[in-house]
Amino acid sequence: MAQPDRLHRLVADELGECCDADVTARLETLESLAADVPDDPASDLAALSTLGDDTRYRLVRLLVAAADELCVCELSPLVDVSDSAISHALSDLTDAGLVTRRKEGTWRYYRPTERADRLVAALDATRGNIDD
Amino acid sequence: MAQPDRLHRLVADELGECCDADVTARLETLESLAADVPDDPASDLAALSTLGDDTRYRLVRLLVAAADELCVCELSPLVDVSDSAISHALSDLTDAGLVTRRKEGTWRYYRPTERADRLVAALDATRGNIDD
DNA sequence: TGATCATCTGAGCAGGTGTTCATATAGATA
DNA sequence: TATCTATATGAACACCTGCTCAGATGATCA
Repeated sequence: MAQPDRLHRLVADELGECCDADVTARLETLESLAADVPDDPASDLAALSTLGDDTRYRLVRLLVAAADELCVCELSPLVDVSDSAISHALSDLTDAGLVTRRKEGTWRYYRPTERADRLVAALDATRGNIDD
Repeated sequence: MAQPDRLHRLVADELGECCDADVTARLETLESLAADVPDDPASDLAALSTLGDDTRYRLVRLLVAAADELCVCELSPLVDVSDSAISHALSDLTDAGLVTRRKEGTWRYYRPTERADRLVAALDATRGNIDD
């Protein structure tokens, strides 16, 4: 296990004294943190970055506010991009697991998933905090 | 208030019959949804898109897992990018309101904010759902 | 004071992203 | 079948983003 000099100095600073064993122990503690990070963060990253776009965020918020499914033609007057862009956005949101789709004739109804609901709720619960 | 033909047809489909007043009413309902979308989504978008990057997501997960503040030199061995990239990432996270910084001599300790905690919790609570 | 250290910042570049336009698909209707 | 209509898809383009490298900053210590 490599022992970066910098970490050695940090441990020395914090403990007053420091031997190699202390640094090794600290490194092991740190590496156990890495084990807590999900093995496959891809779906989390997709959810976050997909929702982190203006158009897609607005679509999801509208669906959450509706507390019901909405059709593309109902969303269209509420966002300022082409229908094509809306379709792309809803498709991306579906792939990211943030909305689900139901077909009814030629209409397509979209509804937010629990994941979308919870992310929006997390944001609402912490909006405007000065810090922490 | 413009009345898109498409919306008229949707309402007609759903209600069986439909007059202009029905379409106007539906449009008003839809526009009231828009009022529920936060006026200034910028901070939400910043939080989501900032966290939706591999490096920054990993840093935040490590900080959340630590349940304590960590120093740059402790994070460094746990991510595969240069110290400069880590510094950029932590700076972006700070700007996005996802971590806070404390100075101690030349060391900088970082800690996740409640917003970061809640977003991570929302993801953890909904990981692996097949749908909705 | 000058050297060293931890961290930050800015420039520059490769690769990724969101939009529109044109077109495809597929259900409904005549 | 021919033709709408609602939505989806692909290409192309302008714009944005994350990385590394080089150098700056500011604290600590000889």
